[in-house]
Amino acid sequence: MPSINLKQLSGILGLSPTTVSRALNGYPEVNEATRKRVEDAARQHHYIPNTRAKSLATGRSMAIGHVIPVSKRNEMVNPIFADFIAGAGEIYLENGYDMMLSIVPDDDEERAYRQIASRRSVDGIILQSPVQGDRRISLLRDIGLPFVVHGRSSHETADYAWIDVDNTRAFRRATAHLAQLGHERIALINGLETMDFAMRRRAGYLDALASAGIVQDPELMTSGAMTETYGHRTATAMLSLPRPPTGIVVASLITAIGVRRAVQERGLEIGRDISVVTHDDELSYFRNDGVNPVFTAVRSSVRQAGRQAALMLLEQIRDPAAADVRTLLEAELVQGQSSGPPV
Amino acid sequence: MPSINLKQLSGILGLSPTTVSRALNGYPEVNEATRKRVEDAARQHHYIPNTRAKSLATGRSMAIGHVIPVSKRNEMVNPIFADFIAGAGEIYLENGYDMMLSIVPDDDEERAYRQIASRRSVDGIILQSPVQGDRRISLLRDIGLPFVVHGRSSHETADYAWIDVDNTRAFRRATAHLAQLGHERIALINGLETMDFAMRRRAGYLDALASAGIVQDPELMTSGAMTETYGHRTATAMLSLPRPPTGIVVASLITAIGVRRAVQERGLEIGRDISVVTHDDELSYFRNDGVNPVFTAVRSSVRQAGRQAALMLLEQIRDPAAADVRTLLEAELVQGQSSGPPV
DNA sequence: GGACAAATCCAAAGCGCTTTGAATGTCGCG
DNA sequence: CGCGACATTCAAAGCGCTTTGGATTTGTCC
Repeated sequence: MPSINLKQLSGILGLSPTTVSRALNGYPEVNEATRKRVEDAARQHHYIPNTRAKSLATGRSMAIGHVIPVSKRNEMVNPIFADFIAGAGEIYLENGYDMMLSIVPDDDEERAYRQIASRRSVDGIILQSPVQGDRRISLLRDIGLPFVVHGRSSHETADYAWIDVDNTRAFRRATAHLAQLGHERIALINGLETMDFAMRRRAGYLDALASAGIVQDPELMTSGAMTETYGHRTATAMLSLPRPPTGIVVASLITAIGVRRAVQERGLEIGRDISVVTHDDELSYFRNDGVNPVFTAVRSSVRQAGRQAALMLLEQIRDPAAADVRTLLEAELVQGQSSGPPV
Repeated sequence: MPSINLKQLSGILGLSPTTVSRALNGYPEVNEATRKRVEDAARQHHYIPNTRAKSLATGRSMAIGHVIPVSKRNEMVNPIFADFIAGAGEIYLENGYDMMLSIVPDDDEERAYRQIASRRSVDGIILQSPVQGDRRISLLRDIGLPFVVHGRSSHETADYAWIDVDNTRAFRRATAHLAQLGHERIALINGLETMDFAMRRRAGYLDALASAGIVQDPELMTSGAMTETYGHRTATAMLSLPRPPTGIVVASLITAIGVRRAVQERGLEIGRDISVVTHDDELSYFRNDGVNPVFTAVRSSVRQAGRQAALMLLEQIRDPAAADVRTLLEAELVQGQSSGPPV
């Protein structure tokens, strides 16, 4: 059932493959009447060009690579990828690009990138969740494949294109919000601090504490993969400290749900007995919106980030001069039911 | 920085492209000493074959297509896809396959499949979340591209390969569990009943009600996209019925979390005032495990399903005779803290 | 020693498309 | 009427790889 190919179609039309190809690809040097005839025949015979041949001939593969690392130890895949990819995918669809997804154990990422790059099966790569001084960035630049990083990598001196939320600012705000309400014992339940964004968030948190004249307390700061269980576990531990926190800044809505569970198990109520401000990536299956959202949050759509990242990459492919464009997104602070003055 | 190609490599070695190609692909008609020499040179010069050329020549693209539909109206992407894809991706990685992901508006799926198929950029397709009498199935068979369905489609007479959880049985069990505890007002908060799996779950639920001699009540049955908000909204509505349910069967852990929120807002406690049994796909960021899980659940790993589906598809590509293999997975009932006798 | 088979290697065609360079046809105009 | 300028179309080469159909060399056996 494979559809017909260019040669067959040109045979049917009594034209050369050259002309048919040109007619279909919108080149000017072809009679409009002929073009029309070709287009009709193509539609009628369900002609669809073979992508592989096309990309071999043009050198462009019309595909973008996304590598999503999976933790070797605990096999987890971050749910934010789903929404990020959905956003990027929309853009690819509009622009005729495919998306190649590689699931790669996190200890083997470098080899994976090298492979993808030299097999030339994609025209560009989106790099996710960089760590500090991420080696993949210089690797990709050396390889010479267009790429856009979702997030930034500190200690990386050279230029590269990235899109990121202003995480420092977001967490400064979140923390300041609690401080302004009068909280003095403010905890941070952060993401994995090997990730660059988590470091920035921590910096924002510490900033705000300092501005408020609050001394940081290591017991009130944790780092871990942002699961529900993690939120529950650490919140439970913090609540049984001699001097428990009265406010908590959390790195993900999912983790915040774990925190809520822990709080409720203690018979306490969020927003009254203890305040929570969380980061909210606006995951499609976890909405924290409406007039009075459940959680007070710093909010930034990861899906929108995916869209933007894809646009930046396509632009860079079109025009290599756009190789070091940056986009900094702002997270907006939305007041919800989970924060109030300390008791 | 594009890595060298076959011709260049063969030039360096003083061999013909033919021999180099054969040496690298393990054909027998090449001297072992030569093969060794070729392999060493390939490694040394970082030779990696161009996938596009290779697949054009062989006719196999070494890639599998996944289409993930995105609801046009509400832009949602089901989080279970992330884990399913992670599972499938592992298998592809082990077997040298790539994964091509297409994000497609759900109203345009058919065209998308047709395109993917005739562009020949994948060797097989995984079909997700079929509806009743899904047209994509016969479409794919007509096209003649190997495929495996995740889920089943009722009213589809012809044979096709699928992998599915025994949803009917799972929900029969979940419901029977509540009935045995003495519940008589048992609600069902189901997934979208346009989906085939949701219909099966409903059938299981009704089965169990009938066996227990309980009359079904339309007010206690809802259908919708399995978000947290949906769980909260419908549970809230049900709890304010004149005769509210004492037990609820829920289609997803995420939705169950919304149900819990609703219950708690009423000042009630799950497992004591009201029982909940949920389906649990074992999403990596939402674990419901441990000795005494938060929710009583029928549990079945969607990630494992992804692995199996991929294996089935690769097998089918290898051997077309395996075109109608089926796999039925069992969901196990685990007792958690969310169910008990009615008050 | 010569015939025949096995072991190695290679030249060339081909996968389906794009693109360069040229050929052919048309038209206007001096 | 003949020539340059366009407008159209085409033949053929090439993208990087595999694979068919020989060549050439080596080994075996009577």
